[in-house]
Amino acid sequence: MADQHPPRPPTIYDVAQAAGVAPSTVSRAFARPGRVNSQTAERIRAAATAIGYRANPVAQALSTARTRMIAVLVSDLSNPLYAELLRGAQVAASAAGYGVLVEDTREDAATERETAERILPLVEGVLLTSSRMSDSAIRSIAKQRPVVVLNRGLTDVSCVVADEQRGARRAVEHLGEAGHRDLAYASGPDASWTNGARWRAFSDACHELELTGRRIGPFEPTFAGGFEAALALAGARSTAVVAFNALMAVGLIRGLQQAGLVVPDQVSVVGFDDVLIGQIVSPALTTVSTPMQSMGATGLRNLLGLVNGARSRSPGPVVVPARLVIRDSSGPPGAQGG
Amino acid sequence: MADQHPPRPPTIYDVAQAAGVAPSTVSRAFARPGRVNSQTAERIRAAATAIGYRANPVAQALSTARTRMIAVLVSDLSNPLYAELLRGAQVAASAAGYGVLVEDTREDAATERETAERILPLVEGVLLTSSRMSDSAIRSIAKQRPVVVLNRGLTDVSCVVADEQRGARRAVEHLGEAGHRDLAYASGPDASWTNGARWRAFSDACHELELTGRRIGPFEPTFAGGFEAALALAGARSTAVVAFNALMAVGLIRGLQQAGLVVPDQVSVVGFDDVLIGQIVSPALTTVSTPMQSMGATGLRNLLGLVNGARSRSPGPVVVPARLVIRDSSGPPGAQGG
DNA sequence: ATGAAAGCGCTAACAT
DNA sequence: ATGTTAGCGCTTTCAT
Repeated sequence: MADQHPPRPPTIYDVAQAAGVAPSTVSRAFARPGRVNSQTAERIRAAATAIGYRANPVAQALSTARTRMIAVLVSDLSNPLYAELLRGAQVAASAAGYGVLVEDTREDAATERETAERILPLVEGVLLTSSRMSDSAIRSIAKQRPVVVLNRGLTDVSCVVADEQRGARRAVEHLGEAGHRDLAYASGPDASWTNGARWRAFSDACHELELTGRRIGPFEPTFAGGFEAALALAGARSTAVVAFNALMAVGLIRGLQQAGLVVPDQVSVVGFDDVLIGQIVSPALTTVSTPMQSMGATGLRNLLGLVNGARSRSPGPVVVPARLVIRDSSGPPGAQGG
Repeated sequence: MADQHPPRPPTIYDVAQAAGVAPSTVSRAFARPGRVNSQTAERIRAAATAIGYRANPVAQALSTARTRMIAVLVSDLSNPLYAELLRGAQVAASAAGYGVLVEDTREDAATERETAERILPLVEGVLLTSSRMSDSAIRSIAKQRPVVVLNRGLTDVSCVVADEQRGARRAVEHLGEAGHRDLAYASGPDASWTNGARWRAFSDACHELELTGRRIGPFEPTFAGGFEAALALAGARSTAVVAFNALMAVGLIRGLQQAGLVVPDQVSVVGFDDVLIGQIVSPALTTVSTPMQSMGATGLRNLLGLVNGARSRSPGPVVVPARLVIRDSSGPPGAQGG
């Protein structure tokens, strides 16, 4: 025999009928378990499972004006760092009963903006993990829905950033203690907020510790960019270099090795971000580890806070800790160094 | 002055009033542009933009029973391979006007199943990118909503897999042409469908080309697992090894080097999956590249096909091509080899 | 071509 | 504690 008509999923009306109560009572039994007689509630639950009832989230959303969904915008999902952020955010959302709508904005500010506007009516809040939009574009989104921005400081909008300040400081201290006096910072893209923060923190730390801190670049934030930086470094007298990110740091190590230099004996290399490749490269990379997953999670929880009516807390960004992971690419400057 | 009451977003009723027509006409003007007088349509559009109207997707979904959302389940977002799949899927969905609801199922079959069931009422279809569920669990989901499974063959459910057959074949051919006669396959997890497919294809190719094809393992599908495989390989007489995935291949290279062997002069190494680390490691990894993004995109498009009433096409899985990328970790067996 | 009205499944006053 | 009754914003017959 063929099936009946496509079986429409059961509704509260079906449950109500089966349990001999009014639909609203069924609704209450699920939404406000306290406000219904426990006997009745039991009967309702039984009826519901018997006929396979499951609440229709769309109808709930329409009725309550709460979709229980958050949009997470990522500029490039194939970048493992952003994937980690997304993961942290997704898990945190799920724990709070929220769904995550991802959008890969392909590194393009216009795409990002359109995407945000398009998706806005469907979500209760927006998490921007690596926004390429202007500050004003972000503020304009934030006017329509709660927004939390990751990896970028910005007034009037809730932000979460890693403690670049302390991370860079620890890197410089580590290098200074090892005996380096002349450090270089291999810069990433000028447009990157993170790059600016890292360079400033690096520079400040060098001043305080009375070390020379020069800057080279900017370079592409890639392996190739790091490789290029290694060439640029040949001219400088620095015995240690801090790279904008791990990929560049790995490129630097390889570039230096190619030039016949030994890492860390002749040049020490420190990176930012703890990615797998830094652990596998030889020598293994000393790096400032910024906890991407917990940033994603923190950002999402703050966002849910805003969604649920919390006033945005501190005036400044929320800061998650960064720490230095010391491996084998850094050490005391050797005899041939400098 | 303070703002008025929280400004409720404009509805078709507001637009209708502003344009002097009935709400249903406004609805038509947007949904079925042909079925309304172009003059009127123009007036409606003008009014809509003037008051900033935007359709409420929740109401549309409730009314039409189409949410225009797809669930994508991933077992581990921090795995770059899955992140790539997700990216391909997301972009394809977006192009079709669909949203993607991601869920990281944390490598756990039970979590995955619960997640799927929970999210089912909200989506029109489900894309399983790396399912840990049993075949029967998958079929049970597929009974409720259209499902497409990636990276796994399975009857009665629409699947997309890479051409492991041809990929492994090319790898073996390449090694055979270079002069290797005794090859090893470093196996990944027994539970992995992909691992089985790769081993079978490897084994078949070896038979056809009259080469010895042994199997070692299973190992963890990680750098450490590959490293371990290098030790196991010491006992065998193979001069070339094909690893289950790129991470293992890189671990193998390192393990072999550690043991004083030169890659590829003494042992050739070939991997599967083209990830950044394979390009950076030295020697750069020869590998079978499976196009993750296009797999994600293909899977999603097929899923939308099913959603829109297409009968699932061929009986077998859809196959996307794989190709061999020859780099520096493979070559002719050297004098000391074997 | 357009309007009127019912209904999608649920929630939330308001009654009782 | 439970039932009655309006909506939420849109789509979709069915009239006109």
